[in-house]
Amino acid sequence: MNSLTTRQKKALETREKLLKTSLDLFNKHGFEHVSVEQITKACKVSKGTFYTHFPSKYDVILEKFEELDSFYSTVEKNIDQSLSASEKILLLYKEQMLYLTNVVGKDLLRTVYTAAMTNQVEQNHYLISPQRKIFQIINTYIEEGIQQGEFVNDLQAVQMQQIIQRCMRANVYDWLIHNEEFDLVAQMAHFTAVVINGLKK
Amino acid sequence: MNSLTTRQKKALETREKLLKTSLDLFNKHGFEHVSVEQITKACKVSKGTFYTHFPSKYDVILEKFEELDSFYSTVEKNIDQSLSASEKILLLYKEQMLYLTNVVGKDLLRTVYTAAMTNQVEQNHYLISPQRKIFQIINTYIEEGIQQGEFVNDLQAVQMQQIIQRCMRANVYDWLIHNEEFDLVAQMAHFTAVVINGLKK
DNA sequence: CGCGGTCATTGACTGTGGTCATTTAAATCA
DNA sequence: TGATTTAAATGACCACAGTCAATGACCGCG
Repeated sequence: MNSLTTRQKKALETREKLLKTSLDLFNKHGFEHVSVEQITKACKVSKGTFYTHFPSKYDVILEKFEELDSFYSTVEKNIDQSLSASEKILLLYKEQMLYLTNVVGKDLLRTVYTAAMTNQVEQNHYLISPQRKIFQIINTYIEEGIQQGEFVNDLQAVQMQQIIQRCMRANVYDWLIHNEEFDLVAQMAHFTAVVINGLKK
Repeated sequence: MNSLTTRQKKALETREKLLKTSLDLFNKHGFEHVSVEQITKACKVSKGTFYTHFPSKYDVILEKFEELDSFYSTVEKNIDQSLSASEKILLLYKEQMLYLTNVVGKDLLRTVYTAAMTNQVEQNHYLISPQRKIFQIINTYIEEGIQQGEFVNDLQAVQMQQIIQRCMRANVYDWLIHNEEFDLVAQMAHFTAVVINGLKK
């Protein structure tokens, strides 16, 4: 059953404590205003320990984002299968934007969007990783739409997927650089509708 | 004529030297690999001096971007006025992407795109400033297109402008987070064509 | 001319992310 | 059980962006 040694269990405990404390503090004071030392002091470990568990301060946040996937799975199940591909995409994006706005928040997202640009080569990062559940869902919708003749057929599915995904980042990024007075849910719906319209026959 | 005092002239000289040296060093070693101390040492001034002339290391770069405007003006003049609004927009963006790829480069752009997210409130920053020449040009094209019935008319010009501008950032951002194998000029043309198509009657 | 005020300049200092040689103690082996 | 290996934990340390009180050269006014 539990094949972990005492040492590994201890280490995992430390890791979990660091993770939880980090996210709590980020939530309370904002990512930029929390130092790694604050985190480690709150956990009563040394600074170096933080870095044996996480490659950088940013990476802690990625952990948080993985839980998004379970959220997307739930959303997908609640989408009426009889809708057209376009409608499904719009609905999924709408739910995602609501989640980003209300649960995740600008602060954490900003961090991820920044890290994606600066965190060197590091293979394919979260933001464009094909492993992300949301992309897998979007991709099936697109293939569905192509098969049913909903979209133009002079484009490969892959290219269409790229465009639809880029669409998402476009709106999130613009949300992040606008100070307030930017309704992510509305802008996303609006923009995506135009793009999908441009992809239709 | 020259209403500057000796002191002001000296200061301006220092500023220019810092600016030129910074950009040279950024070009040679990359923004992240040049420290402010390196710059000031090369200019034989103290570190503090740098900060009397520039609010931050990032801001030096914005200076460089202002010269983009003169470039856009030139491009605009060379665009055949008889083309449709869509064609003009595509052409302008194409020229811009060529310039960004070949002259400006990922390094400086990355910095601007990062700063736009992190540099606090600071009113409206460069990336979305309506003062930017390119936006002014794009906006006239869009108004033209609307008047000539090229685009749908259920949208305000302002909203259309937002969409077309967001389109640009979308592609640049995606270029920045993809490691190579991303042709900015091609992707931009492709994506923008879809969006414009979606805006047409 | 000289004097009070201005402002470019200085560099020591702070805060922070991240590193690494060393320590500590659990795991494994003989 | 004792000796050896392994890996988690430590904290002094580094590099670097940015700050600020102090300095003194220059300005312009009387």
